[in-house]
Amino acid sequence: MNQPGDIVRKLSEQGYRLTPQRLMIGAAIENSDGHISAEEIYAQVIAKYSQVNISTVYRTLELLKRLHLVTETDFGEGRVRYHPAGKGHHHHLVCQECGAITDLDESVLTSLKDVLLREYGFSADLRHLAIFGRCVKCSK
Amino acid sequence: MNQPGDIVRKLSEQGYRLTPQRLMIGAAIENSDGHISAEEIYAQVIAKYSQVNISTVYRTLELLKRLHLVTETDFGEGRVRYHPAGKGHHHHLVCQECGAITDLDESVLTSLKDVLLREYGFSADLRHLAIFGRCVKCSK
DNA sequence: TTTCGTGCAAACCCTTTGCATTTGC
DNA sequence: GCAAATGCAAAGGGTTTGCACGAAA
Repeated sequence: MNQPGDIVRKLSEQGYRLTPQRLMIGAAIENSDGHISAEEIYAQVIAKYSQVNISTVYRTLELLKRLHLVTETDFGEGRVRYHPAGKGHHHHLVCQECGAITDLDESVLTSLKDVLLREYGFSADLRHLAIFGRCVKCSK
Repeated sequence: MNQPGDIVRKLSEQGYRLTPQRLMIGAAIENSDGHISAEEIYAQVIAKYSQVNISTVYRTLELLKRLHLVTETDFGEGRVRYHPAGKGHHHHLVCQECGAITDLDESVLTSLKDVLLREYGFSADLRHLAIFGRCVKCSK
């Protein structure tokens, strides 16, 4: 499991420069309760540091993805949300009616992952999967 | 199970006007081998009918979604693909490395669907789910 | 005839890119 | 000092919208 500051530490270990922008973006992702969008990271950094460009946010996210330090999840909102890779995986039940998002433990999908690997030779990347449908309330 | 021309028939049953554009768009979706994008529908209609606007395609797709006559699947390409709702469901294993798409029988996911319903009261909409990961070839 | 649907053009949103400037190491 | 990173502004792709015209019922 990763620690706070992990993103920044690994960046530096791998020879990437520790700019103030990267420090702030890394912190924003790690301090977010779970899933943060590029626009939200940008707003958060601007509020404290007042000097960063949205393109830098996207470029940093690109880098962090490549280094497997963040994962993305598409909740079908027309934008992607980011999550620190070390914070444990979980999945999401997204209600298409009321928008409610329920967390789902990783274990629920392990048997699916196994079947796909065994029968199709396919190693599914099931970190932060979003499953759409209707929640209890909206099913009535 | 639906028949060819089903989309158009249901539109008319529900009091929507049968314009040439809607006829052509409905046919394009029903004749597509599986998953067709808005842009592809547009190109196909233009080729035969030479009179349709991309915004009409989007407005029609919006309508067909609302009436549950088509479903959409996101293959992570930055655009959504459409499928006639009546043509039977199947799922897709999308390789993030080589882009290969393998079809997956609906039955593989029925147990997942059951668990979600039983334990979370969540009725998952698992028609045309796309699961990302790595195919056999790219896993080596 | 009257309401619904379309074409057109512009706007929208999120994301990416080229290039000159700045900055970490 | 020099490569790497940033800011800026513009472009890109897919999708949506306002409004006047045209056509289905």
